[in-house]
Amino acid sequence: MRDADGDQRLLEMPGHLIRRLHQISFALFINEAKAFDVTPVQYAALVAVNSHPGIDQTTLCNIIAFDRTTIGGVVGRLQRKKLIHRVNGAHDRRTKSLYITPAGRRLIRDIAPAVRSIQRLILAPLRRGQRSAFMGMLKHLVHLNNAHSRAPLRGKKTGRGSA
Amino acid sequence: MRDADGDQRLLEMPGHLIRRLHQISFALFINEAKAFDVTPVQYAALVAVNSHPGIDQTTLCNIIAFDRTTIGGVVGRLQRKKLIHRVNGAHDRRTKSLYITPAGRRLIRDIAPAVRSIQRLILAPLRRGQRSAFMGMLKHLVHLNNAHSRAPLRGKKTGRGSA
DNA sequence: TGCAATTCGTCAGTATACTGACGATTATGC
DNA sequence: GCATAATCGTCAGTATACTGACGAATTGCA
Repeated sequence: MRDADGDQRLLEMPGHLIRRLHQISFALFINEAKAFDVTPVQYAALVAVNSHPGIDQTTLCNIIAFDRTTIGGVVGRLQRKKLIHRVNGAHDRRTKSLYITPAGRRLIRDIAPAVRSIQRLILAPLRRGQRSAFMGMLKHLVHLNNAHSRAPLRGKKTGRGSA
Repeated sequence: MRDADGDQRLLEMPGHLIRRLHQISFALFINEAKAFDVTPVQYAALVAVNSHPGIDQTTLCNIIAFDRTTIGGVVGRLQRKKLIHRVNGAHDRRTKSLYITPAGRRLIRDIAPAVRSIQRLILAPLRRGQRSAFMGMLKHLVHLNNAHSRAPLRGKKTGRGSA
């Protein structure tokens, strides 16, 4: 079975397993929340807009670690579904200010049980004690490797102090 | 700071952190292996084709957990770079048989140190003892949640017995 | 004040990933 | 043997993600 050895090494690489887990986590979200017709990415953007009324797109990117180019489409789709408003920035005319709509707030409220269920399902295969250990390491990996992606998390520029 | 609480919960969700780690892992691969001009996905497909000469696209998908629709583009790009051949299946004319080229074999050999380095870098923030624990849980999560994505890993149909 | 550097949102281009569908082909059941 | 079912690769459509570039607007510095 020498020919399968290459596969075996590949299939046990962190990069490959992380890609798989991402696929699984994404699919779980879509399936469990299909009644709400939002993706994990759209949900994250919606929650952040709800927490920061009037936020501009680039600051939003810095909070939830999206790419500046990607957010345009995400925000456009949220707008099309009437979950957020997008208006030109008052102080800085380069920016667009984002506001959640009543429908957006309703969605966040109604989807909450499904979101909790999804997070539970992802970690379900682990034993209770392992889950917090895994989450701790996951946070550590993302935090320390943050600078390696194009969309690193950055502190808010609203002068609230650094990270 | 009540408004930031929503963010905080979001940013600590498994789904969000997994998405971030995937972004980071992907970016690390591209950066560390940029001299070779292949993506993690293309590398995985190339390794699998190398291990299974003459494999068809759907079986390849089952081995490395790709979607059947996605593989067409990946294989096309590998073919364009002359890293693999694609010929019509001899026994089953619906299939395409994939073979690695000498250039593909060279790439696998030459990129190996970078690939090892990338996997080390991903896990670098963890302490030595944590790394194997993390990898063990990652494998467990992917294995047990396998059925949740459209592209589940399936045993080879080459009659070698089930998984 | 005025000009250079920076920033914001966007565009074109490329790659991964999935849904639903389709023609071509093969396998199955009778 | 032949109609039906299943499978293979692909297509159109949508969504995420990144690179490099750009006009518009703002900031920083001389």
